[in-house]
Amino acid sequence: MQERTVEQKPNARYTFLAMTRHGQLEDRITKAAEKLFAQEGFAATGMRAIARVARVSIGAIYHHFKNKEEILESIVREEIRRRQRALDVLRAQGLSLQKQIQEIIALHFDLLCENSDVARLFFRERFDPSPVSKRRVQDLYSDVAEYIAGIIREGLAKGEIRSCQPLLTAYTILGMVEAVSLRALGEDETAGLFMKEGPEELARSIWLWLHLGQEERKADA
Amino acid sequence: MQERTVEQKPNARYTFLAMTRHGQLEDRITKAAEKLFAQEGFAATGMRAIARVARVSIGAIYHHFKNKEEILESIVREEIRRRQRALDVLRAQGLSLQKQIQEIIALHFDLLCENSDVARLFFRERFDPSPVSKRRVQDLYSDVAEYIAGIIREGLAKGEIRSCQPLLTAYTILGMVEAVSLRALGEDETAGLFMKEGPEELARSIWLWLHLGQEERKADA
Amino acid sequence: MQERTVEQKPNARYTFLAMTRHGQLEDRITKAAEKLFAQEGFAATGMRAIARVARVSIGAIYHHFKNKEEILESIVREEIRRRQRALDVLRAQGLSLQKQIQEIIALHFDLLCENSDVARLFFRERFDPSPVSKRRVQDLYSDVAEYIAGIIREGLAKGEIRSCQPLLTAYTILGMVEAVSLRALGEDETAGLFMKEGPEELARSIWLWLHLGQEERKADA
Amino acid sequence: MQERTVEQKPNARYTFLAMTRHGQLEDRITKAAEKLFAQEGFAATGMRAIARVARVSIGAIYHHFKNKEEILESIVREEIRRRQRALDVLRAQGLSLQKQIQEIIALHFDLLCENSDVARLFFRERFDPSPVSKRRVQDLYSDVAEYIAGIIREGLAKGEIRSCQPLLTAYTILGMVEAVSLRALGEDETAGLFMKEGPEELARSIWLWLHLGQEERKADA
DNA sequence: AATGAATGAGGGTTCATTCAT
DNA sequence: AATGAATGAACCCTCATTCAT
Repeated sequence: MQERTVEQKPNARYTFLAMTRHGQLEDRITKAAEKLFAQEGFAATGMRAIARVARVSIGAIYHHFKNKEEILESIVREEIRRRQRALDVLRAQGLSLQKQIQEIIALHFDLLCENSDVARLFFRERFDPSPVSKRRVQDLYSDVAEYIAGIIREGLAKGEIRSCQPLLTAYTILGMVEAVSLRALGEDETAGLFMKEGPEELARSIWLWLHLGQEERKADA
Repeated sequence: MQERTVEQKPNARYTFLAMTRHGQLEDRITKAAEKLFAQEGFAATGMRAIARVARVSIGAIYHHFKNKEEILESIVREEIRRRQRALDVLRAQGLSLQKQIQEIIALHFDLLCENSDVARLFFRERFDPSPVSKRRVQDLYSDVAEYIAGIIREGLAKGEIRSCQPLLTAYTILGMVEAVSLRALGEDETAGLFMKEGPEELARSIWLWLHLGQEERKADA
Repeated sequence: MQERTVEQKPNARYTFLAMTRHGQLEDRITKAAEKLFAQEGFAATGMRAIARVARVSIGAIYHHFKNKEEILESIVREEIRRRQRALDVLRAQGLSLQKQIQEIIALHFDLLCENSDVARLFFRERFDPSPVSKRRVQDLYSDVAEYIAGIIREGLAKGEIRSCQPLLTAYTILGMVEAVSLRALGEDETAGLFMKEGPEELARSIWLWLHLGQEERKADA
Repeated sequence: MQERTVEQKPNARYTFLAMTRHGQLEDRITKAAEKLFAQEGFAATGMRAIARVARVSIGAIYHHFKNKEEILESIVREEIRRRQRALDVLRAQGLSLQKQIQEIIALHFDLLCENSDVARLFFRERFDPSPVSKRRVQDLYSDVAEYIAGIIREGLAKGEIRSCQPLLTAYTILGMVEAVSLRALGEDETAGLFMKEGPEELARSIWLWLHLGQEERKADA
């Protein structure tokens, strides 16, 4: 299950381990909440709405979750676990720096496609004031940023990457990926284009950016 | 604050035209709402809270605004007007492509510093479901993206910019800027660093990226 | 209003100062709550029921009271004020010990007749676990007991009352009065009898008890 | 604890016959409910709380009792049976009137000490609205009152007791005993004093009261 | 223009109770 | 006999909004 082959197919390569939740009812509730939280927002989503969408009684929800916040927390916890695991797998593969960047982007788009509700939820949770999950999501974000910064530092040491502020650059890269993928979540023509060409174009131009700057620097010197 | 000179100072150059609102009371309400919407979210902010923060009676709010949504709409409308105006000013200046990119980034950071409440509100509104303003904010975002894409297209035509998908690249640039500025809104050391060095570093490396890629391409060919 | 004449009429002599509450709506709510708390108990009384009985919207209740407990607290506070005031009046009159005992009993029955709901509520609050008012009511009860104990001590000093433990005897007297008045709250024949003859019979026999024991003691010696 | 001798010791003489309930589990439930009903009140006690305290599943409770009310009813029924039995024993002993009064008081205090939860529950049930048990408890109370009234009537016939309204006087006596024992349930110094000296002091002074009044009456005539 | 009392629908949550296992 | 997941009515309370003043 862990071993993965880096093939040509651009998407759907990081969708392993869907992590079945503990009960089917619990799963229905979580799925419904994901959808509604993503669509309407946490505060604007009512328990009754979750119950209706999940085709479950309100009481049943409270049988499985302490309160509304715990549903969100559960969703976030699970998704973060999945993402961290995917990152760990990626880290363990010993790919080249360029390949790693490429894979991080691919991973991002895969997760987006696989469960766009949670992906949108994560976009929002970074700015939302939900006391529970905001921190967790931001921490995950920091983690990914640190991972990328690490790659950049390694590239700097190896002379593969132009001089830059690693962490700031890492956030910059994350921003690029998110902006494109967020736009790709839309439903118009542009969104489709971004979803199809985004990963490759991003990978190419980001590496260009990191790598080529260095060439020029050399030339400058 | 009103008088402005386009000098070297990287920030605080696009803060002209704070646009006095119609009444003092109306202004108090709007400011309170900005703060609360940014902090707590639209759905989680109550009219009572707005009234309390604005030191105004609930009745007074309804005297000036039809309902809660209209307050948000008013805030968004006003802010969009300001931003569009700033863009128009920028467009009209006939700057070089590199300078235009640089100025767009500076504008973004200026707006952030001047009124971080509204800036945060805008971050969120792009994902939030408030039926009224979401569209408007997304349209503004598209506008800015199109503007940047226009610059890129011009650069492609002039041979100043390497080959790329203009709109996708525009979104990429917007994403970079947002990611860094969003991180700069934090309150730790890194945030301070990003706020100080972000605009310049971004402008420099984005231009490097757009421009130098082309050099290499030439070399490739 | 304060000056009172101790006439023959057995009841309704301590009903002065009904203490109009601040608003008529507030009053309706309080009256309804008194009735329901007395009939059904605090925990078993719903806000909807109070609203229905008071012919008031639920929102209106919360406009005047922070929560259900505050309604109870308000009722208890007001009633305790009335009772303390009545006690003060009684204390200030400089009556003979026998007369004071008699008047305390009369007062008790008057309050019972005037607003039996609150009276029943008070019976219950002494044992109920409502955190708010239980203490207050018990304190009032202690106050009355202390007052009676004071009378007894004075009687002991003057040699008008037989030797006894003053505070224990005071509680005993209170218990006698309450037991009879509680029974008088029923709706059968016995209740009517108790209501009519209770005050006098109690006053007579209590005094007999306090006073005559002393005679015998003398005889014993 | 089971073996009992009618000795001098003022307390703990009526604690025979704890009446083992039908099942161990049923017993645990009942004990838990007694405690919680006494502490929190019937309405405020949830089935979950009972199940938790009794270390029993909710289902198990419903296996043994039809519903929450039936638990209360069972507790009340059992306790009333015990008290009635104790009264029967007392009645059957052919004691002197004075001794009977003394024993009734002792019985009251014994029951209080043995199971103060149920005792407090009984205090409350007289005012509480639980449709089932309120009536039963009041009936028991009436029974005891009637028993005492019977003693008084007998005393009147024998000329041992002064002229009085028998039933009203019986309630008066019950009230005295309850007031003192209720106060003895507290946890302060006074409570300890009342618990220790209450029964004797009450028995002595009540008899004094009933008996000596008569002497004086004779003197009056 | 400005107030804040009043409304009642709807918020999250707990409840006693049922029932398949 | 015993479990605890599931139900949905009802709980207390807050909400955006109205309207008489």
